[in-house]
Amino acid sequence: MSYLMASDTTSIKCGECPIRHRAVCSKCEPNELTSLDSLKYYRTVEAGQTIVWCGDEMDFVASIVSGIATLSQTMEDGRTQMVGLLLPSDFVGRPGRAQAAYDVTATTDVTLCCFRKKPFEELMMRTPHIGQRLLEMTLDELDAAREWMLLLGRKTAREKIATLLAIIIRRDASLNLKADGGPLEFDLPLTREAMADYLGLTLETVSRQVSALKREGVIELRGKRHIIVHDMDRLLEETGDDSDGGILT
Amino acid sequence: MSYLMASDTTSIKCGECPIRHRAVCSKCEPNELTSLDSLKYYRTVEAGQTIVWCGDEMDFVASIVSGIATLSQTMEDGRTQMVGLLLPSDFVGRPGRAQAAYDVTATTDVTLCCFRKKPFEELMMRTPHIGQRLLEMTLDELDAAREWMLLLGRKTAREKIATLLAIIIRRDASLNLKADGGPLEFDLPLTREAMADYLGLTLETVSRQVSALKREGVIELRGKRHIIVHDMDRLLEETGDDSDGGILT
DNA sequence: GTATGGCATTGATCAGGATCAAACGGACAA
DNA sequence: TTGTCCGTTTGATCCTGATCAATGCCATAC
Repeated sequence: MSYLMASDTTSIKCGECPIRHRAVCSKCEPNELTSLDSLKYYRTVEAGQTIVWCGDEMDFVASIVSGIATLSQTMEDGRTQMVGLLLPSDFVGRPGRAQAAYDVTATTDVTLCCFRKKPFEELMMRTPHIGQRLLEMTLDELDAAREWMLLLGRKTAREKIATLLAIIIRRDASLNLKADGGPLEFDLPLTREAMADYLGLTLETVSRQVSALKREGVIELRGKRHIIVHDMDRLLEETGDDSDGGILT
Repeated sequence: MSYLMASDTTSIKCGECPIRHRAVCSKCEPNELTSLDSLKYYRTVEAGQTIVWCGDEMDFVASIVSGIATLSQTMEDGRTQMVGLLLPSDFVGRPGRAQAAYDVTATTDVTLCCFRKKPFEELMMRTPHIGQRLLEMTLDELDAAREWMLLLGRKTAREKIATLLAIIIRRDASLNLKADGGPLEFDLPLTREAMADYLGLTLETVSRQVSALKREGVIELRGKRHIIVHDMDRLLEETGDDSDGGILT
C-alpha cells in the first residue's frame, strides 16, 4: 500500500543526480548504467510553467530530480482534474507513445533528468531489468490511481483534505525520517487551487476545510503554506481509511 | 485513446479459449505458447459471486474468457467504489504480488482461464515479450483509470451516465461491428447499483438520469437492461468529452 | 392463483459543496 | 509610504445529488 516507496532500496543513483532513478536498479550491469548516463541531459522549468501540453510530441522521458510537477486533464469548458502528482525520483513519459496524454506542469521550480526517447527505448530492449522495473512502477501508479478513484468517488470534502495531507506526508521522504519526533511540520507544495484539482473540489471548499481543521486544533497554519500537525492520529482518522491501511506503516 | 483495443491485432488465441489472451502475442515463440497452454486451467464463477476478496492470497493470474467482472474497493462503513471493469480478454491479477488488492466480483456468469502464478512468473522471466505486453496493458489501464478520475472528480451525473454508456458501447467488441447500421442495441451488463459504484453516484441518481435520457428520446429501454440508442451523437455530446476525443474513432 | 424477493422507479426533503461576491494579507515595486 | 497583484479567506445563497420512503415490475416458488 505504501505505493511510491516500494523497492526504493534497490534503486540506484546515476552520475551527479542527487536522486535515485527508480527506472534502473542495482541489478543492472555497470555498462548499462554507463550507457544510461551517456544519454542524459538536464532541463529546468520554473514554477507555474507547463513542461508539456497534452498532445505535444514528446521526444524524451525523464526522472524528476527536484521540485514537484503535476499531470492533469482539462475539459473544453475549463474544468480540470489532476491525475498524477510527481515528486523527485518519479518518472515522466511513456516508452512507446509519441504524444503526451496529459498536461505536465511544474508547481514549483523543477529539474528534470531527461533521456532522449529513442535511445532510451533501445536501451530498454537490450535490458530486460529496466522494462521489469518500469512494469513495477506502472503497477504502483495504477494502485495509486485506484486509491485516488475511491477518494474522488466516495469521500467527503473533509475526508479528501485529510487524505491529501496524509499522502503528502507519506510521500515526502524527508518527513518520514522525523516521524517519531514532536509535531510534524512541512510546507504544502500545492496552492489551494492545485489541491482542489487534486481532490475534485473547488478552491473555496478546500480553504474552508483547511480552516476547519485549524479551528479544531488538528493542524496549525503559519502563513498560508506551512503546516504543523498537532494531532496526527486524528488526521488519519479523518481520512476515512482503515486505521491499519498502510499509511505511515 | 481507445485504450482497451490497442494492439489487439497482434494478440493470439491459445488452445480452445475463444478469446485472445492479450498478455501473449504473435511474436511469442511456439514453444512459449505451448508452455503457456500447459499451465492453464479453467474456472467458472456464478453471477454475483466474489472471485477473490481484497487481501486474499492469490496463487493465480487469469484472462477473462467470458462474462464480466469488476474490481472494487469498500470503506469500513460500506461505501464502495468500482475501480476496474473487466471484459473478456482482460487480465486479472498481478505478477509479483501475493495478495489481492481489490475485491474481484462476477457481475455475470464468468469463465476464467487461469495460470498458476509461480510458473507464469517463471515463463515471464524467460520470455521478455510477455513482460513487455503486460507493461503495455498496464499503461493502457493506467490511462483508463485517469480518464475515470476525470469522470469521478469533475463530471455531472448526466455526463457520468452518458460516458458510461459510451464506454460500454466502445468496449463491447460485438457492438462496434454494427456501429454503422441502424440504432445501436445492447444489454447493460451492470445493475443500477453497479453503475452507481462505477460512477460514484447513488443508484437512485443513476435511475433518474437513465429515465431522463429515455424521456428525452436519446435512448429507449426495453425491460430494465436492454438499451436502444436512438441518438448516438447526442449521447456523445452529453459525455462532456471532446467530440473528436477518440470515442468510436 | 398468491406470495416472495430482487431490482428498479419515483417522490419528497435535505444537505454538502458549488457559485457568486467581497474582503484580506503578504510580497513586491514604484 | 502607497499601490498592485496574487493567492487566500470568508460570507450568502443556490442547486445538484444524497437520503429516506413508498411503490412498481417481474421472475420464481408455493
